[in-house]
Amino acid sequence: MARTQGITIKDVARRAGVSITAVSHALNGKGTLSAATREHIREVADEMGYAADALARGMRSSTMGAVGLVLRSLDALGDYKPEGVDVFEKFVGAAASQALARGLSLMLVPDLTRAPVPPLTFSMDGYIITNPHRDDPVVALLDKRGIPYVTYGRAPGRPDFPYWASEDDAASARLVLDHLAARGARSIALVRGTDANAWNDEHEEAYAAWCAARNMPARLYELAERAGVGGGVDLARRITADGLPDAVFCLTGRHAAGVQEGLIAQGIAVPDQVMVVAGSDSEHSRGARPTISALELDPVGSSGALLDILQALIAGTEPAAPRITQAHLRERESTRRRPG
Amino acid sequence: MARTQGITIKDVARRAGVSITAVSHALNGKGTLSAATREHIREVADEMGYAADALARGMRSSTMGAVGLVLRSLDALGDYKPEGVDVFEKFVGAAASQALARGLSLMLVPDLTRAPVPPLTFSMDGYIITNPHRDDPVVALLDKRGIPYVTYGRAPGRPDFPYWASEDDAASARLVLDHLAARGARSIALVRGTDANAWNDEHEEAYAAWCAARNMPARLYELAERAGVGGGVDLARRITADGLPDAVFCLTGRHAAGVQEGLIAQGIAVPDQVMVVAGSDSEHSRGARPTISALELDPVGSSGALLDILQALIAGTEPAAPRITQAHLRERESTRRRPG
DNA sequence: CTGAAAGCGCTAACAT
DNA sequence: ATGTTAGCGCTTTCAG
Repeated sequence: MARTQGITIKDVARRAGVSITAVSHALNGKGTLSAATREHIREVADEMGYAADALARGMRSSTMGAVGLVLRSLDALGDYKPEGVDVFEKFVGAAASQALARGLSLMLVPDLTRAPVPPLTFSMDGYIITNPHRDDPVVALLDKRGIPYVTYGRAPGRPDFPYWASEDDAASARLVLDHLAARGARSIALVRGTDANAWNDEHEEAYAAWCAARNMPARLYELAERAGVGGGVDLARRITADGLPDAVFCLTGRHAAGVQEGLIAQGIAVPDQVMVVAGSDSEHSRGARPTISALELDPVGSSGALLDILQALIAGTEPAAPRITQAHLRERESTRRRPG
Repeated sequence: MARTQGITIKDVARRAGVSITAVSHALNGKGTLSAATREHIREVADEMGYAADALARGMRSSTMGAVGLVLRSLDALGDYKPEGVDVFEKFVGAAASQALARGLSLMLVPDLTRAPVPPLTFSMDGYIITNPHRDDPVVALLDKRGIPYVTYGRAPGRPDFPYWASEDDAASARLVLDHLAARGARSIALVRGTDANAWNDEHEEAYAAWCAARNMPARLYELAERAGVGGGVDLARRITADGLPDAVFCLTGRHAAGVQEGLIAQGIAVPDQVMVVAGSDSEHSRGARPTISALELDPVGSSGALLDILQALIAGTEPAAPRITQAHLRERESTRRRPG
């Protein structure tokens, strides 16, 4: 196909007894038509079930009504079906429904920089890029082509780029740290990923600041995202070797699950001896025993905000950006101690 | 945007010193050009980084290099982010990567029948529809527009429609039932959903046949997909009231988790008194305690097969269809009894 | 206020 | 073997 079957603007024009220009203007609210003809044309078009062909419309440098979605973090993982990594799948679902609510289609484009690029790639009205990396080639490509884009999480190394939305990572980090401190934690370790994205960087920064303000030594560990649960299990050994902290804050759910598993395997009680928190909720945090407290992100709010910004960008108006959403801490067994 | 920035066929033609037709033909392997010019044109085009504009190409009734994906089951649930329903999200991920591997983009189109329809909707080369219902309006719409489509799971009530792929539901059902029988189950209840799709229907049919062949009474329960875990918990009461079976086979993971929870709440031991199996693996089956044995579908294999069929359909060649994939039973604690 | 006409970039008849 | 040309359906000047 790729072609609309039926009714064209010509058909409507003929039936309404006007020119195709009139139809185009009436339906797009342009030009100078009398209210009467405008109304008449609209009625005829409705009656005929006319819908402008997106391709032809796009040809005339208008818009496609479609935006692309690039899941950078999954590109980095090199796997579009990592077990239990549901943050991105949730985001896809949320973005799709938010896009529909705005009359936009959502096109999944796994990796723009790997050839061959799918044909429609550069015809999209704009792009959402999740968790761009430092010096992200996808970002560079879109910049070069002049295609508008927004990022989920700010683009690292580009402090002036305002078109992003995200949960407030610094606030999220403090939320977790305060929660742990309220439950008696005096020494908290942070386990971040190795991807150079804002998610990792901002949490680390907030953690360092929080520790400094309390004169608490920072204990920072890095663990590759793709190391998964197994990497967490191994890391637990290193953590205990460095001296048992009161709590471990892992930015990913699978690392948290692994670290907890590793701790328990060493006979350490969670939450009694060590508390564990995950920075992003996932099946791993929910399914672990004890269940792991975790930050719940706001994919619906974030993707909605991103689409708002992107639509403004496409329309050429100045968007309110960046937009910040809030994560919530879902308390579970791994931090179930009496506060105070 | 919606418009490619730079290089058009014209530019290539001028630079190569030929007509635009020559370029078009050279690049599409059509017409009658000398091997020399063909080669020359290709080189020039490559050098200039030319890529045909998908829109303009689409206009000439060619193809878009993009297929749509409609997730019917989620439409029915009325919610694109149901907790723990990851079958479809996994399918989306698998389909996206399979599409990319074939040079196709994948467009998510939540519901074709609800207005307003996103503009690009009818410009797609074809569609994948997951789990179509009986008399599905989306199917009817695509038929009417003459847009090719394939279905994940056969279209109920349309036995002659061959363009589908799916795990072998009947085989899956027998796999589960044999597994349970091998562990001593003499009375097995089936809990199916209420959606009129092949998934539910075929499992039920295979179940009935299996029971009949063994002279075992069939105990069939229906539970709405959207009733979720809570519905399963409630159903457990009805099941026990009808007399405790040796095993319960729930087609969805959330129903299985609910039923198991309900049984345990009544003091019934799983798997010792009753075994529980889920027909589709999900977070609920993995996260429950005891963990629930479940069928693992093959989203990569299925979506790959669907795209093969769809591509053939689009190209106008006769595809090998339908294509059957196999589900595997993932044994977990809920059926951990000694076989025999 | 309204409409004729020129393209957008491409493909495919139809010349040459 | 190569080029000319007519559109695909739409938007948008620019004349009436």
